[in-house]
Amino acid sequence: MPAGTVGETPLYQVVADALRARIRSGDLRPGDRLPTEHELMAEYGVSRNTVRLALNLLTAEGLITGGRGRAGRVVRLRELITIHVAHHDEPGRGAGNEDSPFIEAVHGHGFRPSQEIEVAVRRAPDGIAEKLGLAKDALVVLRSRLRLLNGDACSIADSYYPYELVKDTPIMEPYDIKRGAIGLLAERGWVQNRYVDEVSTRMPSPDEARRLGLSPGIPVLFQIRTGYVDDKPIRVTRTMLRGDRHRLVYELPS
Amino acid sequence: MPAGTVGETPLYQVVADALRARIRSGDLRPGDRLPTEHELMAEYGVSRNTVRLALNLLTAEGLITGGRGRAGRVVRLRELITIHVAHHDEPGRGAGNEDSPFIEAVHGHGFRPSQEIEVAVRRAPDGIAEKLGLAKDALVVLRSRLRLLNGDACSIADSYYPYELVKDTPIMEPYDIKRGAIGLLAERGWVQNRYVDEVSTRMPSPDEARRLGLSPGIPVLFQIRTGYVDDKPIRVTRTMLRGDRHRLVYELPS
DNA sequence: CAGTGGTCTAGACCACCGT
DNA sequence: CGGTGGTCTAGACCACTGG
Repeated sequence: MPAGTVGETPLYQVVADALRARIRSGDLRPGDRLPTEHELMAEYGVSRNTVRLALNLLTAEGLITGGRGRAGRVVRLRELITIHVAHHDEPGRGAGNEDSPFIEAVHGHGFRPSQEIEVAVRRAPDGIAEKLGLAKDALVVLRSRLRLLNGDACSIADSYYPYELVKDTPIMEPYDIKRGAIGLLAERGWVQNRYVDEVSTRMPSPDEARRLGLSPGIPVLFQIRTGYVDDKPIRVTRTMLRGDRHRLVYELPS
Repeated sequence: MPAGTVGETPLYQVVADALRARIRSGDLRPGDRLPTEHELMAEYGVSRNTVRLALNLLTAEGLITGGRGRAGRVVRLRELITIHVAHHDEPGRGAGNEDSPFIEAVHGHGFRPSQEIEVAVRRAPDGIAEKLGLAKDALVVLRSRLRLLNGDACSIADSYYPYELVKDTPIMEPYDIKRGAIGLLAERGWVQNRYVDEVSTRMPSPDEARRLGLSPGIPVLFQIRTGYVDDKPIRVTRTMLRGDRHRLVYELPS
């Protein structure tokens, strides 16, 4: 039964299912090496291309990694970092220090957090001007923070401010902001008292995957936070998080 | 330059990049048909397998659909439904009628929502007993709601209740609950006053993909909500949402 | 160095679907 | 019916990596 067979399940599905079962059952554990492509060819009596179709499938599901050279393929580990983004006991939490949720999230987990900050002035990109209530081509300040864990990129937070609001403030400088950007704006009379989070997911573009060092099969989690003073938006933060590393937690009163 | 070439970008990447560019630029719009595999072979002078590698890549990125028979492949549409899960003006919103956030979300979008409810009594699955503060093998009631839009599955909400709390209530019946499950529990003295949402994402398992009718390249959004009376958990809802259809919105005071 | 995965070709049969 | 994508094989060369 060689070629385009039948109403049965495709061979590469059979192989993929078998491997998936071995992973789910614990026979193959996170970190373990998978059998070689050659071994799988022999084990299931199929061609290499068919084995590779199966392996590609599992990769796209995020179950295994690719593997170059002698390294072989490995069962992927899924270890989520919890980020508390809202907490009804301390309302200030969600709007506090610029990066405290990030820092707190990894605190005490043996991770060594760091970040790289870039600041730019530009015309508001698509969707941001609208959210900030500005004209389509208005100037905004973009603070881009690449967050690293033990040197590995794991999320990108891009904050946009109306230029007129933050010019001549430390927000324009690519350094940590004492008491956070929100606190700094508060000192200048813009006291944020409300924010809206939009959470969504999709597969990354190749460029986004490259920036986060993402391998195939890992989706990204998007969190877009708009901060308001009453009804005036003063800040939009667009955060892109590796889906295999993050969990957002909202704790709220009913 | 036939086989395993070079330090350049792989051929299938070149083809994928070209198609991606045509999609991003608007040359190919959502709903349009892609060129045939044969046409792409001719256009880029590569073998069919190489063309298919490129197309598989774009599929895994969620940019295009598969396509059988004469139907051809199509550029995918990404249209998000907004679900307001928390709203500081109406704290009751997030905990109100069992399915009001779902119904409200699609209200007035020309969608025709419906749902299929199943109820079962079983031992608490992994992670649920813990969240409910029950013994490992305690009995729970599972209310599973498959939510449909115009007949298409788009999310699955599984609610777990301690059996002792809800036996002999309408929660055990596979019908809509008047005033919602939360309201019903409140009438019986269990007034939920706090909840915690955990949001994460990953690629679906084949079974999950089948249940939601998901094609490759579409991640799922997970929302796990634990409802409390003070510190006693009374309900856990695990919602699995198609990533290409949903956006969760949390509106909060600072 | 030796073995692994990465890339590529040429050719084949079949299931499905619109016309 | 005829063309599309789905599945599969056999064989080839190369790049990368660990020992």
